Amino acid sequence: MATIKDIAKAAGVSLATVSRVINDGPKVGDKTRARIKTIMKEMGYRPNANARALVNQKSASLGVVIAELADPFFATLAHGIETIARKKNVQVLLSTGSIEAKTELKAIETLLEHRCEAMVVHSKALKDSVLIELAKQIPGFILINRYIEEIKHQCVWLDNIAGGQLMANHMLKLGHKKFAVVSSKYQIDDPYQRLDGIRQALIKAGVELNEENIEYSSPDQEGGEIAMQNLLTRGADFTAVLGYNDAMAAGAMTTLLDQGYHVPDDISVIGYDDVLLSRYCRPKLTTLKYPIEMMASQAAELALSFASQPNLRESNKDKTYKYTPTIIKRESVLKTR
Amino acid sequence: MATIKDIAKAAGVSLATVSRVINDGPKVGDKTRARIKTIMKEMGYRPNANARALVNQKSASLGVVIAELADPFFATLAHGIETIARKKNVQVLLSTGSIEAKTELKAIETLLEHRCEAMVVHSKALKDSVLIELAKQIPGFILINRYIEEIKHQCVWLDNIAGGQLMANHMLKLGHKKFAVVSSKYQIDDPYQRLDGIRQALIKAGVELNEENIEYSSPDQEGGEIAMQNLLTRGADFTAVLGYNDAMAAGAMTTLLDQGYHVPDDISVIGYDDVLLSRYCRPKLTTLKYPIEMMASQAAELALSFASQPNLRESNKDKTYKYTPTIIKRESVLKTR
DNA sequence: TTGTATGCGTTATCAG
DNA sequence: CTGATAACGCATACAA
Repeated sequence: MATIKDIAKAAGVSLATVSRVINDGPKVGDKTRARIKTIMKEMGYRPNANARALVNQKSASLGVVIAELADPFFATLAHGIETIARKKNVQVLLSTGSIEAKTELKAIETLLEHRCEAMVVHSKALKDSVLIELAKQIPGFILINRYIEEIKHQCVWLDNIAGGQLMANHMLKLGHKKFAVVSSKYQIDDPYQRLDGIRQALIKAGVELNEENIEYSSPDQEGGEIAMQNLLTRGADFTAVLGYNDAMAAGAMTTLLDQGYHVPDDISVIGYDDVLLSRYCRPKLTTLKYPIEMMASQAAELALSFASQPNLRESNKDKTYKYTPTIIKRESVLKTR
Repeated sequence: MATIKDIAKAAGVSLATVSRVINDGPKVGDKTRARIKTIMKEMGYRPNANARALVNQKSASLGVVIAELADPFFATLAHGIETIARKKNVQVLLSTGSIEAKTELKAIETLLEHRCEAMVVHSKALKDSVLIELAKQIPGFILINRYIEEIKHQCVWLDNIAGGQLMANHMLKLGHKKFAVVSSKYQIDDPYQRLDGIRQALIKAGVELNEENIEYSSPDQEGGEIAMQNLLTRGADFTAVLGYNDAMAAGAMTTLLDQGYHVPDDISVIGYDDVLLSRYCRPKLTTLKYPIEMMASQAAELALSFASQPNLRESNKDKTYKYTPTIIKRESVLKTR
């Protein structure tokens, strides 16, 4: 592959001159510039990003760490980031962490080896202390979907407690008094916080939430189905089902439907996230909108600008980037009769 | 960030020695090796991937070009690639092409600037000639979901004609004689080929497919809804609906249900792809399995091995990597009464 | 306006 | 077993 040197030789000029026209530097004669440009075209010259990164000490790239590309939620997240990256002309380096401390760390380290100084990472398994350390070292480090007080100015996150309250209150407002929760079995913050929010709202309303009416399972459709089967088998009594996410809610709904219940007439079901599936399933799922794409885009922009202007980050030390979910009313929730 | 030089200084040895322990090179004393290793740990040394790529003339990365991360189909594709990349310890560089010639080319060129010699690209908009040129230049260039005779040994693709035949034949076997097709309006090969397969099967069975019963729309749920609305408005007569993909089929189904038709009792609907949604929607969609994740994984492996052993590619010049879809029977298709 | 020289972090080829 | 040293492709301070 042609290098800057080859171009220089072909054009009968020095490396420096070629480098200048590549970078649109000043101080180059118009004729020389034009001539060199055509030669570059002819020879199919492509700047070597690695060499550039090496000499510039920065990489024009944006790292992304997410759990799993196959999960629609993360795909949307990645998409939000990718959109910004393309606009800013930076390459995205993608790594997956699969919600395991070891893998998440490895993913970040790989990114670090590529010297990408801007990255948005979704980490659930890594400890606060590790993340704080990383965040301090890496100028454009942005944590998405997690809040850590010490580095809150590098966190773009959703208020899950508010979310839990919101979904419970929505049901309460419609007259529901008997609740079941289909939660995630993973020991990470999100399910705790959402459950917390739910509990707070119910307590405030004076409604009891029997621990037996909370089922923990894998946060996917199958997990939702199983959880609902368990609830039903146990003879749990409820008219409102709160799902940890849309997949679980949809799964729970499937089981209910299969068992002859009517949704929403007999039982109302609400999801969380508002991924595509909530619009596809029948009845269409009432859910909470998790503005993940918007959040991801903001995270990407923050990462990029903090990386290029570290002082900008310091001057915003007391800021944080909090989002709140909103209710999307569709067909799976109804007033109690 | 600490460099190899810093380590050398701290350890009181030369660069060469440090480099050797980093690469597990031979000829280093055990004590020296151990000492250097601890020093590297202490100083938090991380090899600079850019410098490495520069001197090695290769990049330990895998480029991916797809249309849109937000599309579940592409997310699954990307996931298949990512799985292999992680196993082989290479970084994935992701770029999107959004089915536009210009953008697709730009995406590939960016990858090229990063000197990644292995890449799997999904291109629909670029011309054969351009792709052929690229494929010849780049050792590990693999084209996914597209077949080009001249570079067939670098193509991993699905037989869409066979797919079209398959879906039509499935309906025929169940007694259907009145067909409607909900196709994509994009001027790319896939819809043509699928339609071709459908036509071939119907002709062979002596069943007529009225051109008025083919509707072209955007290949998503909304497009499916609109297409079906048009069909219905026009008073088209059919008992079997063949969708371009699952999203369109689901959309068509939604409209049918909304209009009071029963699926599959009145009308049968079949999709294509077997993405998540086909299992979530109600009734569950009968569809064709597009083994995209498997294909993507194979593509990634091919790309990586061709990149590291170019001769291997040459010795397989007459091979190609063709896949055939299979029917996944679920709930949206029934025998005609 | 153009050219020369140096260094970015690493690997590899030599000597020692 | 270990150490100099020359690349790799590029940008830039400094000369001319």
